[in-house]
Amino acid sequence: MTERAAAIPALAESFREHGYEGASLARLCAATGLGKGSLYNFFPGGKEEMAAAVLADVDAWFAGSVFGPLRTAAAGDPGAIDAMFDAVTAYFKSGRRVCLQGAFALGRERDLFAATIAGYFDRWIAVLAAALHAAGRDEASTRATALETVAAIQGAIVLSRALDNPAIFQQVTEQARTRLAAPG
Amino acid sequence: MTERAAAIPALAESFREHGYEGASLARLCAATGLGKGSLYNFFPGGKEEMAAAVLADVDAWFAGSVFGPLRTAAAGDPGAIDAMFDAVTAYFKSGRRVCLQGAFALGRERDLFAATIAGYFDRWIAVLAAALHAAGRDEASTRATALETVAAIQGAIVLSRALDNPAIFQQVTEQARTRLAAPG
DNA sequence: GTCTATAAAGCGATAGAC
DNA sequence: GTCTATCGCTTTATAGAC
Repeated sequence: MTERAAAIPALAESFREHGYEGASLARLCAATGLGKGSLYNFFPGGKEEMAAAVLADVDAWFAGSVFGPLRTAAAGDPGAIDAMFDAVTAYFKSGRRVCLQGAFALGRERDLFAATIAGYFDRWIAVLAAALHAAGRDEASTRATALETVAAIQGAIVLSRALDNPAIFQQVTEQARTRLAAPG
Repeated sequence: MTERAAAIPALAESFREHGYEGASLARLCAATGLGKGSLYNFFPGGKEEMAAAVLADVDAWFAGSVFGPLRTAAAGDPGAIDAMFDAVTAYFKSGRRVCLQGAFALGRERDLFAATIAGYFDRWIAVLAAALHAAGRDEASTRATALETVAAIQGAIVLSRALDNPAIFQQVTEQARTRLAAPG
């Protein structure tokens, strides 16, 4: 646990607020309180390595705080999916905070981090589908339903930011949530 | 109808492919086949005016080809909503093509074009809600359903690009489409 | 009206003092 | 290990030839 890890949250917020290209080294220095020399000492690969480290950190957080609980609780806890919605609502601050993997997917950065971005969503969809299956859904529709749910969350972020209204994130995700509770 | 209008489609594709910050003037020149002098002659406000013109062009296209038909056909045509899905699927090329307003909403560009971006989604949601109402939905749920549908389309673009799989756009939008056909 | 040349600023990245 | 100074390049924007 070096100081490198301590810089990552500030880097993450910078990438979220300004995007990959918009997060200049000057801004990354300002956000972390470090000089360029220190940043390059921690991340010899420069900006690309900083973004990769941030994506890996997000991945780890979701694995530990969202995917993991969803997987282990899937055996019989019907509240596990509700807990997932609560966790992502808090994480994305009701759409005020952007999903880095989602934002990168829409831009040129996608090509740089294609495997990481795809892996993040693949894992999310897979673990949610497994939880739905464990909750009694028929296996045929679980993946499609999981896909629809993750898409709804991503769309909710886009819409709530576009309309500058966090209530829209709440509204859209609430619909997705109740849809999962009542099997269709 | 000057030559200015002829440049806009090429500018639009550049902004879609590279994002606002990534679409450099060099790239915009290459895409349009015009020199910087010509571009600044058409768009004295520089890159920001080019992006604004592109957003206005997209707005006009949706007004004429999506919102308009949806509004006028709403009176009694049950296929109007299906036509909307077909139109946006073709326009976004099953998620291979990004929604400019959606992509801008996730980045810093949102602040530059906030009113335009919000207006685009506001109109889309309003006209879809009206069509749902005309198709027999109870008024209470139409706006929420329209919101959910537009979010699903935006999320479908994010997911299909993240997983590099246009079939996912089809799958997610197909679910949204059938959900609108069978009132819940 | 369209181009080339250029200005001024910012970029990512590196070197070297300390 | 952290900083400042700087390199080389690209950026947006402008000026001026044609």
